[in-house]
Amino acid sequence: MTTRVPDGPSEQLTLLEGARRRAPRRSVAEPPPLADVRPVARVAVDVPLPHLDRPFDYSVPADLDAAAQPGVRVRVRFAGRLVDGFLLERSEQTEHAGRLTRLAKVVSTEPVLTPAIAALSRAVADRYAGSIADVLRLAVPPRHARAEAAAPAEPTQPPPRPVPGGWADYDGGGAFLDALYARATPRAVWSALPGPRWPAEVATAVATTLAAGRGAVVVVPDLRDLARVDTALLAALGPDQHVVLTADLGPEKRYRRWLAARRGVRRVVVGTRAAMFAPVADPGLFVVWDDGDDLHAEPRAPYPHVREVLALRAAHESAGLLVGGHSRTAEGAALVASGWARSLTASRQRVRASAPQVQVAGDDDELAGDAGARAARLPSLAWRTAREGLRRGPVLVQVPRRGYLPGLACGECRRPARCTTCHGPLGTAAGRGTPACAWCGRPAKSWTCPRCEGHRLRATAVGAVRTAEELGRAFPGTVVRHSGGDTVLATVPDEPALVVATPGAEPVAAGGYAAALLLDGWAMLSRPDLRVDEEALRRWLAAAALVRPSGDGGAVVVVADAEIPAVQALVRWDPATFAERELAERAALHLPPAAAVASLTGSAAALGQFLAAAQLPGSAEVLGPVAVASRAPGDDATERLIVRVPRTQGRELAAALHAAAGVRSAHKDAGSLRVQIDPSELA
DNA sequence: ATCGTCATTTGT
DNA sequence: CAAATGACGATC
Repeated sequence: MTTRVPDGPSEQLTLLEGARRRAPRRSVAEPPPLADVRPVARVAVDVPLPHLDRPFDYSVPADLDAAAQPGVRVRVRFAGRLVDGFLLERSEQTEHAGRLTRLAKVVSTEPVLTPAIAALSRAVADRYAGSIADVLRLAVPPRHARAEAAAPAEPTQPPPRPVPGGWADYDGGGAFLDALYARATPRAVWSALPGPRWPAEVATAVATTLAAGRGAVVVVPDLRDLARVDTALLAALGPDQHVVLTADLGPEKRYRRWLAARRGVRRVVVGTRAAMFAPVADPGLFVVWDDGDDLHAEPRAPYPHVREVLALRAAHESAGLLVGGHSRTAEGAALVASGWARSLTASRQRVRASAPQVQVAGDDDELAGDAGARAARLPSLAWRTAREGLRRGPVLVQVPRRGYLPGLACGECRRPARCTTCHGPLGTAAGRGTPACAWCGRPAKSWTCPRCEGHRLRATAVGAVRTAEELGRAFPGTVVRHSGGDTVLATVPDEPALVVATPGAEPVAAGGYAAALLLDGWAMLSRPDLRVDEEALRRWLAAAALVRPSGDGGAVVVVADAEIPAVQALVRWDPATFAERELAERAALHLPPAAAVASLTGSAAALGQFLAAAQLPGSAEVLGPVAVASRAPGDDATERLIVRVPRTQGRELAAALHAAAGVRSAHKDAGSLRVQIDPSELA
């Protein structure tokens, strides 16, 4: 039903007040007129309540007619108070049966919410069972008036199409670039060759897109990768073509650069997670590098992931997508398996020519004869490889981060233990009692390891982490550098030195490392996380990719059980096949990404109400609840519930959860409750 | 937070 | 039986 626009009650109130103040005059003054055409403004109000997650209509006073354009920030009276909002569209009519309140104010005439980002934000909210207000807070940075007023720079001419460069090494690489240049929508999951060349390849893909007259967005996990891509883009595109966007720029710089993209002055945006929503005009390509890095998971509601957001954008905005990394996630493999994206890998010959030689040293192999090496618990092969490498250049030593890992593993083969019923991770609540599943809560009374048939369980705590000093003593007279924690080095000089780094903090050596040792593989492989194997391989490949090719003497030793598939994938340098296998395994166990999983955290009462209101898809499995550590001390006992459905029902699950959250918030039910779809950490 | 609606209580 | 009060729910 639609009605003509009546005038709102708020100005009548004002009139009454005015009349009372002046005199008991009976004459009713005309209210200021409304806009002649499209007098209705559809507004997304900034309230996070799920049951208010829809547009609200306001009338447009004539004096705001010109300023009240789609995309501008507005202030409106909502439920008695002034709230911020975005004007989504102007309309002739309203669906609303009652009277419309007038727009209180147009904050700025800058149309910050483009139609594309508005539609994307709705899609992201739907995907993650969240409210559009939460997504808009992530997608549109806070306004900064000075940045808005600054004179806009001139748009620049795009550079000519570059030569394919390194893309010729990938099967289908040339076709991918051709499709970008033809303004088509190529989608690829790319396993990059080892070495320092990937930023240049990203830059070539971006430059090709730009030459075709379209923009691009590139998202990398951290500032060190960002610096590399920034340098490569500058080389490929020249100055003034791209902007770098990060969350830590400060409000003015951040808004200024963001506006440069929105206004079409810059066609290319590169940045960390915050850049995933960047409003590039006519985008032709979205790139995410190293999508397995957990920095790509947004920690604020509704917890969207960069890869998923960029995939949605590619589909919505008819652009290409490039999901790249040295490794490959099961999610990447799923994009390929579904036929939506193609796999970009180099030939085996190319891989062999670029990769270092990788060897495995077992946990129980003989330790080196040298006293220092024995003290550092270095297997003989690892010690010899490092000593030999130190004659020719820097040697990288990757050691897992120190930390307590409250999980359980098989006492025989040390693989993480899973629930025999729902395949969730096993643990012991508060460190005592019977081991039980962390998802469904079933006690694991008689457990049998599916891999080695063992029956014993052991806690997976990483105690003894080797220190840089300890390792240094195994190589007397060698310079030891350390990167990790508070002191992360971006680069190290091209000279013999032992470079001890934690995963993710490995510096780049300009000429490549002569060798690398990947220590304590068992610790990497026994973390109580669903994605342990994928994550271990990702970290190993990232480190090994910094080592010279085997032809130049580059050698890697990983200390781990050689029979584990992730270790074999490293030796063969074949992340694509590993990811396929991982995907198949997860499908068999009903784990992501074959399943869509939601984690619901809150008080027992809140979870109960929520579940009662939720109309879950018929295929939904509800696991738990189990008690978890409360987020704030003094909170009510916190419980967690896992709900999973086959991936094909992911949309229905998200919709059902959002609707149930709406029922709860409309009832003003007590207790907070967090809904997370496909959480990055599922332990 | 504020306003309107509707049910219930209270005063005559 | 009308006016006053209060609980509730929507919020344009």
